[in-house]
Amino acid sequence: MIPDLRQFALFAGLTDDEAERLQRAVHVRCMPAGTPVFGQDEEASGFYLVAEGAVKIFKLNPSGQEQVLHVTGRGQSFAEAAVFQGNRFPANAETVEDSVLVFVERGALLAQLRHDPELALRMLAGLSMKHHHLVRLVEDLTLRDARGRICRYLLGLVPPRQPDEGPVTVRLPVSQTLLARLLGLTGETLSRVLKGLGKQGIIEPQGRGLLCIHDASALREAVDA
Amino acid sequence: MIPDLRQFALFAGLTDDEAERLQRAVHVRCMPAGTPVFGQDEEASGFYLVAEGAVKIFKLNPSGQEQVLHVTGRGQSFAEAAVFQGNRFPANAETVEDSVLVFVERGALLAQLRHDPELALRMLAGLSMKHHHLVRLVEDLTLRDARGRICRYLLGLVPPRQPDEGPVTVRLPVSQTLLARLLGLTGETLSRVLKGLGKQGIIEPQGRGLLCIHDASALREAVDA
DNA sequence: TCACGAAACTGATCTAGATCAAAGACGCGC
DNA sequence: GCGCGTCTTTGATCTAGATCAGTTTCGTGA
Repeated sequence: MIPDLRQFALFAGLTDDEAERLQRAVHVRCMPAGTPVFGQDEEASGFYLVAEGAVKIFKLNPSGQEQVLHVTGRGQSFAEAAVFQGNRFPANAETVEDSVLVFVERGALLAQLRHDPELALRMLAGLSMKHHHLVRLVEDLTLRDARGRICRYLLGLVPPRQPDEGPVTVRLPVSQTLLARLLGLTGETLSRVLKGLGKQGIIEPQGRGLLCIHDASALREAVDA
Repeated sequence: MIPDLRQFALFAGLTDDEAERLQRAVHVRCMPAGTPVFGQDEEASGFYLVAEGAVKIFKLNPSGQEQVLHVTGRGQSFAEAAVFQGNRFPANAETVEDSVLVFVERGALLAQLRHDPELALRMLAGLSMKHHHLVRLVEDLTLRDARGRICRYLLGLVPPRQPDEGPVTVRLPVSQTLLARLLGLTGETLSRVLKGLGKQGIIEPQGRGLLCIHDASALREAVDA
């Protein structure tokens, strides 16, 4: 019932022996949408892999306002940083879909890392990606207005195709409220901006979380306005 | 003239041989305050160590507004993330003091990492710290008002002493304008808030970048208000 | 099929902090 | 010591987006 660790890119390179050893330091947690995984400042004794579903990582302030830092999907990991530095989680985590999570104990991970430099390099790459993601988030939050952030997010949904043009239909992978929190906005503002983009013919809602992007180049302009 | 790499915590554990080999993949750059080190989107073929001075890492938007992400001081590294992911710098870097920087080539670093898991673990720890720093920055920017951010920053300057109390005099390690940019504020706002804190007797300016913190616990309250 | 609760939308108002403008203070080189 | 440029301070105004309040839409389960 424990999913093979090698199904995760991070651990794909493990030998049978290694996989088996690590497998023993692993717990599987099945949790419905909306379940807290851990809270800020809790003791961190390992990190998580998402086998199924999705998890949001977020901060709260005393008045209950929320800022989402990441939404981690299937095949990805979260809270690795807590393994290597400090031993408390710096943020909260909660499932946003019904999920299956794999918890990997710190000790076993460190043991494996100590004789598997390639794994270490993969972890460094993963952490660097998250770092980069956060840099972009800070950039968005301070140097771009609501419209710019939203347009950039939408652009990120367009699959990497030929240079430009041609309408694409994309699915918003998260609810609008969650997306707003991810972009440091309120749901109201997101709704208004989306409507504005629609009025300009840049995008067109298609119902049920789908929308058609008519003019990707207009989005691109709006991003670096 | 090339500083011994082992003076940096990151490389402290190197053997003579390893240090010597790595030493050959290193360039030293001496640069006066205000010199650009690299620009966003430039090709990244390695990372930097600060032997002397300080460097700010920052983002600009098209209208020239700046957000500082880190200020890296002596003994620390920057732009490591670019070594492991993508190969462009995701931000700009510029000295803020007269500085001596050591550039380490990616290839040599990767070679060393492949047979030195302890180094890899140190890099993972370093990257995790930066990650944590960015999480806190995002938290500040979206979940705290100007006063809260400033108070938290000031608290960070107080040396970790006995539980509480007793006035401390601290030195602002950067100019007020730079500090404002680091906290996502304007210089004007920073000035006004500082004045307000002074009026409440919480802090007291001592001239030339010095200030006395009279009431650390009041700062703490303001932080999680 | 209907009813309910959660999302999404809309409009009216409010506000923290930015922006603009100008005056002081400080440090530095001559 | 003097003059100049850079940083800091102060005041007046402006605005993007939050907040509040209400309505509409939609998906789900009975």
